Amino acid sequence: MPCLTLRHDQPFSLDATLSCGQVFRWNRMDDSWWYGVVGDRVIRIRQDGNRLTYEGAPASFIVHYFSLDTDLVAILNSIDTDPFIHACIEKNRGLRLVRQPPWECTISYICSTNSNIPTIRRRIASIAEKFGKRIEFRGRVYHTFPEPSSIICEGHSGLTECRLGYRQSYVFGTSSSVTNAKDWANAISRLPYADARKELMTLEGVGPKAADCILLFAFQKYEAFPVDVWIRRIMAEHYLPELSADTPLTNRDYDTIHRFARRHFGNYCGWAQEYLYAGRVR
DNA sequence: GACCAGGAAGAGT
DNA sequence: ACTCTTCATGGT
Repeated sequence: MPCLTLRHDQPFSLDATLSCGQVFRWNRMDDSWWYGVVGDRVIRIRQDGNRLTYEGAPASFIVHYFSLDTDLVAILNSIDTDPFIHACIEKNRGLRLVRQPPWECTISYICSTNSNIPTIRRRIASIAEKFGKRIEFRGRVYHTFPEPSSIICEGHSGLTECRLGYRQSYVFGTSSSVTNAKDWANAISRLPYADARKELMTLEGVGPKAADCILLFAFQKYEAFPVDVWIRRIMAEHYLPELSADTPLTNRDYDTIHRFARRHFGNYCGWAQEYLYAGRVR
């Protein structure tokens, strides 16, 4: 079985990385192996200390997907600007942002609005099962995440059994407008953060928060700082006490939080966001 | 049953 | 440019 030895000066935690809520298609089995579908591959991976054992993809793929080529120590040093974020970093040290496939990530966060994580996971799985390609791996069946043309192949009502609620028409609309996912993703990735964000927000069902998640998790725009109810709560409690945490989040407040985070945590504030989110109390 | 969840769109100001 | 309302589903 292929394996990969991690540098001791570059921390990585597979568990923190896959259970922090940035991905929806990974499962940890009882024997501490993780199984996930990425692109057209099924990957099986586990960590024992500084050793990663895996199958389903070449080493280069693993390194790229988990951002193992990124200098995490330097990033953590740059965002470690106060005692609270310091505690969050210590709690989940080794958490890395992964590089998600952009199209799947986009639909995932369209499906995420006003929902909890188990529900989001079921929706993504349901879309993949219905429209994706079947893959067998170690005697079990998995599915790739479908292209836009596959998602719309049965018309609007084809999505009904995926139980997306009011997000159904967003998924259908966005899948209709993005005809070629690869070209679309290439075009977005060439844009600077602000322009890419505007472009993403032209898609149905993609607002400021979903756009920031997509930019952070799929396009490596690390200056994004997604603000959901948890982050808003944390920021109001620890950094911006003048913000109230229980009225609806306005665009103004969103912007205030983002600007503060960018100034306080720096250009890698997106990584700070993920450490804050991972440290949330449920 | 009430309340909440990695919010966004549309209508009305 | 700001509120306010509504949206469908499932977890707790």
